[in-house]
Amino acid sequence: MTGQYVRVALDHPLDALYDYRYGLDSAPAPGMLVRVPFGRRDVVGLICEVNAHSDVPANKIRDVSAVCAACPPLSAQWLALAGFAADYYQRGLGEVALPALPQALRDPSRWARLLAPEERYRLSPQGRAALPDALPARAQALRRLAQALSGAGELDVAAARALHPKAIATLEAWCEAGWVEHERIEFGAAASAAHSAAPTAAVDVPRLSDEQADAVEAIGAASGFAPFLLHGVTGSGKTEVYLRALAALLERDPGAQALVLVPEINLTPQFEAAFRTRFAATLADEAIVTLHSGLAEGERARNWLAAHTGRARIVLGTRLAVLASLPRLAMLVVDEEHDPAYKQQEGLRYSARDLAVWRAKQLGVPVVLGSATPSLESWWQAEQGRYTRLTLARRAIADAVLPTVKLIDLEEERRRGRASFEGLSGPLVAAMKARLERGEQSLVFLNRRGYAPTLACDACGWVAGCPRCSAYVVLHKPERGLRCHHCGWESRIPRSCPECGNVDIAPMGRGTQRIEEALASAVPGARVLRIDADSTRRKGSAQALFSDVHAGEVDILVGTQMIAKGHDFQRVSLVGVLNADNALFSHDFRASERLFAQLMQVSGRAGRAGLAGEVLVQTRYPRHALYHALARQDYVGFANTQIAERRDAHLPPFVYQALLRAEGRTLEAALTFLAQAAEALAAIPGAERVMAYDAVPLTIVKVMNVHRAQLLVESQSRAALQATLRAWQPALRALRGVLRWNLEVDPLDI
DNA sequence: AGCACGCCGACT
DNA sequence: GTCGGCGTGCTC
Repeated sequence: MTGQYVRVALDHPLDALYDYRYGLDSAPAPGMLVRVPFGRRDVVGLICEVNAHSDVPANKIRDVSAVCAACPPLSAQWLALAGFAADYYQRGLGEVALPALPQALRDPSRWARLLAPEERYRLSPQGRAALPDALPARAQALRRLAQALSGAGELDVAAARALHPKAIATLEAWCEAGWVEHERIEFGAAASAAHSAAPTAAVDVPRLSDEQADAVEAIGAASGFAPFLLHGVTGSGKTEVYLRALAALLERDPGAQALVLVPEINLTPQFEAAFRTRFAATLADEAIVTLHSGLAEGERARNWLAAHTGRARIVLGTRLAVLASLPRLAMLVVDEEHDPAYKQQEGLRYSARDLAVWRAKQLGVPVVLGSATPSLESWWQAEQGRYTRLTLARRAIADAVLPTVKLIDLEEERRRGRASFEGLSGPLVAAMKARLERGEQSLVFLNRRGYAPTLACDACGWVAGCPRCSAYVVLHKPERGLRCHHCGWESRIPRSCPECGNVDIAPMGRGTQRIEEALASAVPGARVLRIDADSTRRKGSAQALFSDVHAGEVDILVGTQMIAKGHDFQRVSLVGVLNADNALFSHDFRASERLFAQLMQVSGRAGRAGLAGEVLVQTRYPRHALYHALARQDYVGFANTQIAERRDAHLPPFVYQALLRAEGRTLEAALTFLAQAAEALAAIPGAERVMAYDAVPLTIVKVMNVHRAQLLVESQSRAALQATLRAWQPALRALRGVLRWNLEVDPLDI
């Protein structure tokens, strides 16, 4: 078959490209988006190759129906990134590349609007002389338009329309009169026209500590691929290091782009504000954009395109931003790199942090991974000298000191007969009362939302469970209902035990709601605010709740890990930690790493602005090594112990893992599938270097009436694991009897 | 993934 | 007699 053919990646699970005949006017190129017929429907695909021949039989080949010519093609480097991610995470190229694009771009009907040429109206010399005097004095709207035009010298279509709905017609009339010139700039071409920012008053730039200055200098001096692990305690000014490093980069290379990742959508507003303020004098407003799932489709597409065309110079976003197209990317920053939120938990299960490092390596540019409690993976890289460690050991804010951590031994409290109220120990209550008197704030952290983890019957031992999941349901008191946190199932609180009729059924354990209630009576007069997934969902944004705290309208803040991240609470001088012990004896080998990071982070909330901070941890195991490390605020000691344990136990980062999960109508179906999968694995040549464990049911076996099990596979060699997984796929696809299955590389939760 | 086709149980 | 369940197979 000769002529012109394109090989197109489509968003579907097969690792294959599809050939189409290309007969459109504009020349095809790799990286272009096309609309093609696929089966019975039309889909958007990505051109990966352009060929003169195709091996596909002529009767099967179909035509490309449209090409998105106005959008600059994705670069070969971006295609290589998508290719790497597809390869590494065991997916098809199209399955990675297309979901990485903004949804709006995958809808051909929106191409024209999104990629419209930019139309601008500019005042001509004649117009400058004539307007606005040529206009009738009464024509207010026209005079406003003329004023806007002479003020800025030019107006784009959107700005003109914002002034007056019929502004475009007026401007066209003025064109006729010779007062105004109409300019049409093809999409993406505007990028070269460097926007010069309006000169602004110099921004207030804090002085750097010696440690910060050293870090900034080291990053600036780097050449080629340079991974940095910026290990800085909470409040040590990591953000300032990012800002300075980026400023230096933009000064060296005015066209450069940078990607800054934050773990959570809640953290983007404060970062965005800090970046806009700092770069107000050097960058145009549109040169800083955000990318996260909270944006509306249109805005997300516009921001993505701004990055893609090079107009956006700093892209700030959550994990999905790591796949943005950035043709002039010259530096990457991953803040709180240890945060599990960087791991996508559905679809393509990628680690945004790992992909950020890969991009830096691909492009030969620096990448800064910042954290107070680095992941053990990154820490181990630094220990081996693969990453350059930069340490900020002191808090940057003058007179802010590290908080003192005290452990409250619950066993001892009980032995000595000291009063505790609804899980709040005497010393913690006393400390909160003292803060209330001094007009300072307290923060109470526990990892469980709802009123009580469950409802139980004392008489027969019945515990309220979810009918669709193998999990207990959580009591939510304000709604007077039971809710399953796994599937969302809800029901009313039963009046009596459904098993034995006993009317004395009682809540067991404590959640945020119950603690909120208890605090109100334990600390009379305190204004208590709860922040968790439930309270933020109902009251709209978390932002509004947090601003109440900042405004000092709250004395005690109760919440889950949501309160631990990022926010600088100026008046918080006490942090109380409840119920942390569960994680100490978890089967998940990463549980203590996560707990330590969380507790360090929440401790960092105490005493940020000259207030002496105190952290009180209620525990039954005050002698546990994790708490000792926490009390000393000793990440390094903790990390080195953990690394040694991981090495002895042959756990990551000393071994590479993948997880095959299966969902079946019965547990047996899922387990049978996995057993057959294990057999198929053993039959792959070269699989001796890969070992498969026994298939096991997940901790929560049943969710939404689906039974789940998993098979862990690991190897000392990343290459061997990769090759084996790739070879395994066809066999897996051939297996039947299961509803769904998926393969996850480098799983976090096992 | 979608979306068809195709072959077996309860109903207007 | 059909409607519709989901098992199987294909998409350039």
